[in-house]
Amino acid sequence: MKEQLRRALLRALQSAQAAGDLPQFDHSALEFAIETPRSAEHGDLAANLALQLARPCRRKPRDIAEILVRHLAEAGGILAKAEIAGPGFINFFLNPTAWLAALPHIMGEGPNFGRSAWGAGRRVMVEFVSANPTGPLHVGHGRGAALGDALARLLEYVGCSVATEYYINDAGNQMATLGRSLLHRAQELAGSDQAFPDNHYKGEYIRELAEEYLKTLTGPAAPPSPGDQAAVKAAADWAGAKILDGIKDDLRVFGVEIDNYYSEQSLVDRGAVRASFDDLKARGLMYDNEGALWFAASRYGDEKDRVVKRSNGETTYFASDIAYHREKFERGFDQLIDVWGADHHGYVPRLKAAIQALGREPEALQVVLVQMVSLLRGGEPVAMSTRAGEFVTLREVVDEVGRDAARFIFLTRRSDSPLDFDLEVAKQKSLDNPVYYVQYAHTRVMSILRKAAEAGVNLPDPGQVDLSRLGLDEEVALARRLGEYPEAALGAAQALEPHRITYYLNEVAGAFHSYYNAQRVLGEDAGLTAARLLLSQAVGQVLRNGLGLLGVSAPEAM
RNA sequence: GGGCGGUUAGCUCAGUUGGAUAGAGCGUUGGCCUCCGGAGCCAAAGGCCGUGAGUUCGAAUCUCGCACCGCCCA
Repeated sequence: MKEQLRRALLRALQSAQAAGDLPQFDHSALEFAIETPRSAEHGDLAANLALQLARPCRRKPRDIAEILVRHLAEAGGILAKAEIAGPGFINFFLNPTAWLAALPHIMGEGPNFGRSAWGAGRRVMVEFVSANPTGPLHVGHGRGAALGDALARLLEYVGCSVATEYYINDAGNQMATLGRSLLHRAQELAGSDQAFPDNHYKGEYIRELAEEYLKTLTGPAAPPSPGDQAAVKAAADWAGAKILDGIKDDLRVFGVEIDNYYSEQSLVDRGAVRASFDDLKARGLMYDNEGALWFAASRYGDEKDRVVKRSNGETTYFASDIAYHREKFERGFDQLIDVWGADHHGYVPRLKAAIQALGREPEALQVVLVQMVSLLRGGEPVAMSTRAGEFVTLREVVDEVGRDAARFIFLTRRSDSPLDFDLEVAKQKSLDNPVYYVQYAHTRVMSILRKAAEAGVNLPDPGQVDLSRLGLDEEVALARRLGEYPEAALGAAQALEPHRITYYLNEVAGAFHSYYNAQRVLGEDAGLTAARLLLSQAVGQVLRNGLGLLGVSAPEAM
């Protein structure tokens, strides 16, 4: 719709110039907007073209607008009238059928309505969660998981080729700490009264794992000492694998399927870290200082250079990250998206520096930061302390409130805004709970369709419906809103902001609830019933498609 | 001390990439079931968009200063 008007306006501009009404100028850089005005008095759509032309034409915006409107040809019969208003806006009033035409189109496209080819040819990697396998996922990870998964779905929807990945930090110190924590607990269980070290993992899950681990051990000296390096390694490997299995299971229950789990250790073993060092050395971006190896990150906008290999020979996490992201590019991805906790934001400049050092544009890596989740119950904070190992796991939350509610609520805010997650609200079956509001609208549609079937009313053939029967303002407005869905999906994908879909769906649901309360769909008049059934079906279709983007179900009945 | 994010209705938050009279939910007040699911709807009240300047036809939106809040780094 907007595109049609845009083309019509550009033709009018050319025609005005050809007729000498407006001066010639280079309008290759011309940018103007066609938008929906806030107030209905200002028409269905409005263009600011004349305002933009004021400078190059050196004429008053209103005069230009008048000339443009005079040269405006009929744009395919959709235009009822065009007016000039305010400082020089051109307001377009469209024939209602222009909006209603969206309805048969939506039903024709079905599940594909809203898809686009914007991202065709782009290979995108979305990396998310990537929690260390030292404990179960907590609520904060859940938010990252919901976001990353929705982003992947969105990007695929708009034509990108998308892969998802979970990076496992299994090569560093935390794994050794995990191994020692496990062995300490194992020794306690075997009767030792040695104090548990303060900086180790204290969670109850470690104790449970230790119990299980003891059963796997055979031999006279079990359980081994936390001072035994080989034993620590073995314990860490065992516990890490166990915990990772648990994480995968948590994600599966949450409805998140990740294409690939990528091990940091495998990266090291394969020599990828060394290869990335060689690459950077060849570019003259590495140097030795005080026994350590440094990457010259400050040359690419980071505030200082960074150590990649310590004087004791250990490579840093950053070194692994450089190698990992380098590999992502080598595997053919040209757009990398990382979902991180906001507490890591200080890390962004150095990784972007690394990307550039490897010869990529800084924009080839986009980092989406996710703010904290505060868990509440009935308005009261739920105590959580990662340090003491006491936190509410994602699994517990999903078990209590359900997958749909958890996912939807995680996506009701922009990701860089902190989120209050109230367990009681998430369980409520009312308007307080946004997911029910949207799902309930879908259920109502389904209920109407069931009712129609019971009454022996056949669903209409979308192409045969007389759209002019939908004469109410609210019907046109609803159809119009539905027609905006592809634009909403594309905008959300481009901005990497799935919460826009949440808001959009809320608006559609609200418009439908309102309509439903005021008008009857099923009635005596067969033509009117058919038209309203089509409208209802289209609402259902759009709600299904949109909820699908969020990974939330669209139930037939609740 | 440097950096990042934030500041919009009593509360929680949107604001379509700079458009015309700033929106939604909760809460408050008052209405709506003979009716396709009331898990819903309608209406009212509620605002110096933190603050001071700048950019321009036009700023909640972009730039700079300042004030608070949160986080990261030293």
